[in-house]
Amino acid sequence: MERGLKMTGQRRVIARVLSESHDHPDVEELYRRASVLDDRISVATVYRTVRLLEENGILERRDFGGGRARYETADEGDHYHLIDVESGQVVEFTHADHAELLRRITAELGFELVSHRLELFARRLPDVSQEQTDQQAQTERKGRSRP
Amino acid sequence: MERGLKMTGQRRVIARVLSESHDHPDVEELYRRASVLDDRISVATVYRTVRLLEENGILERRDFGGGRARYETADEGDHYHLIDVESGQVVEFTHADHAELLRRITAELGFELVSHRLELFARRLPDVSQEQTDQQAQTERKGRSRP
DNA sequence: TTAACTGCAAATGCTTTGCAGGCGG
DNA sequence: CCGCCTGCAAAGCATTTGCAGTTAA
Repeated sequence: MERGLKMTGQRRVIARVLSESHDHPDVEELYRRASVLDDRISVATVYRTVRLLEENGILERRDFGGGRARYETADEGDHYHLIDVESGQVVEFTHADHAELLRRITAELGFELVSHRLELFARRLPDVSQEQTDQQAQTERKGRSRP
Repeated sequence: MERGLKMTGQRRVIARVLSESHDHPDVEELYRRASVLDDRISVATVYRTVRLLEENGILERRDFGGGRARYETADEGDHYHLIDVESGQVVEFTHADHAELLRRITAELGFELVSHRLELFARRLPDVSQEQTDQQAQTERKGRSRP
């Protein structure tokens, strides 16, 4: 493997777990899922692997409150997260040009945007079950997410 | 004091430190500043006080990366933070109607916005020292901030 | 008086690490 | 074969908490 990294059994398993995870598991959860496939894996290895992958841009670390880091694969495209404060459920959404807006703001302050963080904490609205407003086009749901 | 709270010497000192702090100190730093005024204060008390004040909406807890929580008084008006990834310096800025934008996005997803988090991590641009663009009006610097 | 508060140190919870043995390339 | 990996348990850190002695109201 490139850069002197070894493809060990544990890493193979963790990689598989990650590619099959379309939510935002924390290390404990990844450890649980990996253990099902191979019970010779330790949490320490999960921590080490997850860190390795994050440093190489494969994974992205998130903080949705609650103290533990949560992870998602980095190749999922630009999106943000809305956390349901009641259930803890995470809803992903995209917003066209939001990053561009932030870049502009940053530039105006005399800086160059390196990265940013945006999380919405919200409460589910009583479902009015109405027709879609035309504004829905701007903010589109992404079709996945179950933490 | 209201709600059975006592105004102790320690709290008086910590309150004073907070009102005089116009940056975003972490607990360690608050402890240091308070100790100067009264060396009979323990970190535990600072932690407890800071938590108390946060629960009562007097203080706001921030996470600018780096592992420790940072605090600022809640009465400073709506603003966001840009963290200089090089120096760690925090620049505050306001952006008209950003909260409103986020509220709209949230509503479109069928939620009611409870709170949100937005942080920009950026690198200082080589100072071009040019005239102000008219866009500067939109994103205005706030006149304070030295972490 | 007495419930709230404080200092101290022990405890927590997540994450990292030192070490000695394993194992992939 | 050699250096990268792993499990285990100990160590780190920021923060919280149990306890017994204070103190504000």
